[in-house]
Amino acid sequence: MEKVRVRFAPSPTGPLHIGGARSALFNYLFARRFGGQFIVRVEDTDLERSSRASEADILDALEWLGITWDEGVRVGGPHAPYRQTERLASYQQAAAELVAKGWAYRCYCSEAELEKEREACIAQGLDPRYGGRCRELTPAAEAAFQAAGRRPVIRFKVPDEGNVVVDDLVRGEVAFDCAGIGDFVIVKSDGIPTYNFAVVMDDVSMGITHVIRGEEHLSNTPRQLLIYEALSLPKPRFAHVSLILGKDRSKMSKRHGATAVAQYRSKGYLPEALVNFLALLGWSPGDEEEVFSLAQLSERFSLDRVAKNPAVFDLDKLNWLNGVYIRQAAPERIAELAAPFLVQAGYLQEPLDAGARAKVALIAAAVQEKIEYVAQVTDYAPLFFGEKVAFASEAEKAVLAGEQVPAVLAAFVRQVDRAEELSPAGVKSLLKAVTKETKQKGGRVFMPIRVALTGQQHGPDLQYLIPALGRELVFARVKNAAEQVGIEL
RNA sequence: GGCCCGUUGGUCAAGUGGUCUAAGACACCGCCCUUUCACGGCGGUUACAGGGGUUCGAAUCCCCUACGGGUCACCA
Repeated sequence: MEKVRVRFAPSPTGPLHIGGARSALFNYLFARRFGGQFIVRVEDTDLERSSRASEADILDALEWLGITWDEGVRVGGPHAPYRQTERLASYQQAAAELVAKGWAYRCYCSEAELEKEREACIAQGLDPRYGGRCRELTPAAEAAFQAAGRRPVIRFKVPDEGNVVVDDLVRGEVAFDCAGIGDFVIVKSDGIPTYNFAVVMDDVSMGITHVIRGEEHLSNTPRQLLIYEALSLPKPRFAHVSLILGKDRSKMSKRHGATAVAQYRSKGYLPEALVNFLALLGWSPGDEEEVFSLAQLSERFSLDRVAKNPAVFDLDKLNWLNGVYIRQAAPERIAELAAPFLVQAGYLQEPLDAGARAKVALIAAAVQEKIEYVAQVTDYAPLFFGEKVAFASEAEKAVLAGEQVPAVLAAFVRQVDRAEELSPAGVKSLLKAVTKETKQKGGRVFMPIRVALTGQQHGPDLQYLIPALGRELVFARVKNAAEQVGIEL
């Protein structure tokens, strides 16, 4: 079998979004699975909307996800350059050949004229399609247009009848009637090729064997197939993956929430969680496992398990999966990711000194079991900063009204004062000592301490909470809480 | 509107003519575990879009309808 070569070919008109990331992922996984090559090419022929900033965002997002490529922008390769605007010369010859063979022709219609034609079609209830007016221009007529300063586009001459069949790896054979396809532009009036043309030429010259892309391209495929045939070029296999939808089942867009990969990154999602989640959107392993690393996915991915139906993006499930990865992650990693959120929320100042770093590490340890994405650390931050205790409600004050509470708090303060260091393990035995000393059952000891420390009846384990607070804050909060409910210590 | 694709629980999905009184996961509910919450464990509610065929037998094959989506650019 010939060596698999696939590509992800984004147009740099915005950040990498969820759908694009999944397309890139599927290509990457397919290449890895079959020992092939994965190429990243930039389709920047839309000069108006393309930008280097978007290109950088897309490439950065791919790298962050761990989706690496063997050839392409940034890494180079034997088919460089990998930006279409840098490959312009290579399209000209093919376009000329198409014209010479009668497969394409110059069209001088202005935008206004085309618009008028379109409206006329719609008014008559016909398909709004180019009618082929310039198909048989005489040399004299062309000269006249040229003299008038009109710059032509080049259009592909679509046969009036016949079928084009797309043999799709996920959807099977899909037939399109040529009569339904108008003569489409392959080179714009400024000499830049359009997508449908450039994509064919590049896929051929880069030796692409499989084109795996979103379903929105399915109806473009017959146009591309026509070009392959006109030029007798070897065709790749096609696989069109269905779209990712928002909660209301329409195509995922901004009003559905975060659509850019970078947005998930900045909220503290882990790349391996996003990759895992995306892989499961439209593909399934077939068994009951569903937590997979990129490497594991690379061993299992195949196109025949890709679903035909579109999938709704379910944030709840992403959150759950991300939580799984956060719990598995090294605490230091979570601490490092958490620090910027605490700085941004004003709890800490850059640069972080050793004490601040240690505190962040303890906070991260305390919340790692609870959060679904790292930005949520700020939800818990008030628990760890400040001397004041704000009671969540009267119920919390009631907890401190228990008759055993003064003795418990006094014993607790004494134990903390006596402790050499407040490590999780140290705190655990210290709390045990309080229980012993006061002869109280667990809940009657731990809950008052928790409430005195945080004003709440739930939260992180005390063995993590107390070290993160540190001795000073522990004393201050206990004192503060005691005063508020009128307890003498 | 034309063409194309799709339709299993709220969501992701397994399922390719009998083993389907339809798997698993998320979410939800309940119970257990636990010094709280979370985690974890156990259990539960909820689905083959509708209608016609074909067949001894259909979630699985065919047709129609409905609904959803994509596409019809000098955007990709």
